[in-house]
Amino acid sequence: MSGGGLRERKKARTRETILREAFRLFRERGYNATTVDQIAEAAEVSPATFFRYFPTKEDLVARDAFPPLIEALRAQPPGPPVAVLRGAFRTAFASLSAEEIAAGHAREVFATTVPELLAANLRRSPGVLREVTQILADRTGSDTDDPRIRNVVGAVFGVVAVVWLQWAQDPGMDGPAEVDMALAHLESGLSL
Amino acid sequence: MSGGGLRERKKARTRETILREAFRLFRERGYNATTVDQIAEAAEVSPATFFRYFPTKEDLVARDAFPPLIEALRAQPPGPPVAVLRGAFRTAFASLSAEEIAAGHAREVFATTVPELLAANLRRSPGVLREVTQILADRTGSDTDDPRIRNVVGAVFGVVAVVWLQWAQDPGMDGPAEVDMALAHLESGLSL
DNA sequence: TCCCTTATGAGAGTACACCCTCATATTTGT
DNA sequence: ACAAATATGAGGGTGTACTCTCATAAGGGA
Repeated sequence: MSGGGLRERKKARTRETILREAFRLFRERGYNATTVDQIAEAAEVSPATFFRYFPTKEDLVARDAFPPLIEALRAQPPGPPVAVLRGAFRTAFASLSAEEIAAGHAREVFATTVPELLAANLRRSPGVLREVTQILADRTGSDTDDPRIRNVVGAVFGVVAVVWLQWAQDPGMDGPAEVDMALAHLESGLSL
Repeated sequence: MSGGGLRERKKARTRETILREAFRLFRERGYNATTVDQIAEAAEVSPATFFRYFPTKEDLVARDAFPPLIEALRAQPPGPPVAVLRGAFRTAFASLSAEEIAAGHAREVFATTVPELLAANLRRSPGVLREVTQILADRTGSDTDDPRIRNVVGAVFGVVAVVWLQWAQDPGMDGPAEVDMALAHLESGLSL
C-alpha cells in the first residue's frame, strides 16, 4: 500500500490532507458554510488543485457502495432471503476493523445530516439495490423482478436505514449489533 | 376556494403559471439545464418575482409531506402495526383523485430522477418518519424509541420506497395497488 | 375619488462552484 | 545530469442561484 514512487505517496498524502481538513471544517461550521476555497487554504493547496483531486465538493463525502456486503452476500449459505441478508450484514461488518467502522460512521453522520450529501450517496443506492435483488433472485431461482424479492430487499434496507439514522444521532450505539437485532426482529415477522 | 379578492386570484394564477411553465421546461430540457431566468421569462414574470413565489428553485418540486397519510393513520382501527400502516396507505390513496395521484406521480418521477430534488424531498423525510413512529407508539402504548416500532416503520417505508422507485420507472404500474400488495406480503412475514 | 397597502419590474450586485490557461516546480527514466 | 512527463499555483473567467433597492403600478377600503 505504501509502495509506489514518491509521486504516488505525495498524492495520497495531499488527498488525505484535503479530506481531513475538509471534514474538520465541516464539523466546525457545517457543510454548506464551508467553501472550497477555505478547504483548499486549510489544506494548503490551490483551489484548482482541490478540483483535481475531487471533481465536485460532494465527492468529498461520497463513499463507495459498501462492497463487503455484496461479497458477503454471495458467500452466504442458503436459507430464507431475510436470513441470508442478515447473515450478509453480519459477515460484512465482521470483516471491518473497529477503526474502519468508526470512520465510516463519522462520514455517515454527515451523509445523513446534510441532505445534499444524503442525495449524493443515494444516487448510487439504486444500483446496490438492484445488485442485491439480482443476487437474491439468482440464489432462489426466481425472476429478477419477482415482487417478493423486491419486497424483502425493500424491507431489509428500510430497517437498516432506520437503524442507521438512529446511529447517526446516537454515537454511543453499537451500530452493527443493532442492525443485527433489528433484522432478527424482521426475520421473526416484526412481532410485538 | 376561488373566493378572495382579485389580488388573491391573480397571485394564485401567477403561481400556477410559474409551476406549469417550470415543469414544462424541466420536461423538455431537464431540471439542471433550466435556469430560473428561463422559467421567469416563460411565465412572463421578472426573476425577482419568481423568488417572491418560490424562495428557491427546489421549492418548485418540493412536495408537502403527504398529509393524507398522517391523517389516515390516526383514523385507523386498532391492530398490529404493519396492518395499521397498510390500512393508512390504502385510506390515504383512496382519498385522492386519479388526477391527484397522477400529478403526484409525475412530480415523484422528477424527485427520484434528479438528485438535487431527491435531497429536497429527503430533507423532510426524517420528520415524517418520526411523526409516524410517534403515532404508532402512542397507539400501542409503547415508548417512542421502542426498537420494534422503529423497525416496523423502517420495513414499511422501505417496502413502499422500493415500489415507488419501480413505479417511477414503469408508469403503467398501478402504484397504490402495488403498494397494498407489497404491504400485504410484508404483513404475512415476507413468505416465499 | 383619494389614500394606503401591496405586488411587480428593472437592474445592479454577491457568493460560490467549477473551468481554463500557462508558467513553474518536482519527479521519473535514461 | 538531462529530458520528458506530470503536478501544482496563480489568477482570471463563467454560469447561476439568490439578494437588495427603488420606482411604478395595481388593488382595496373609505
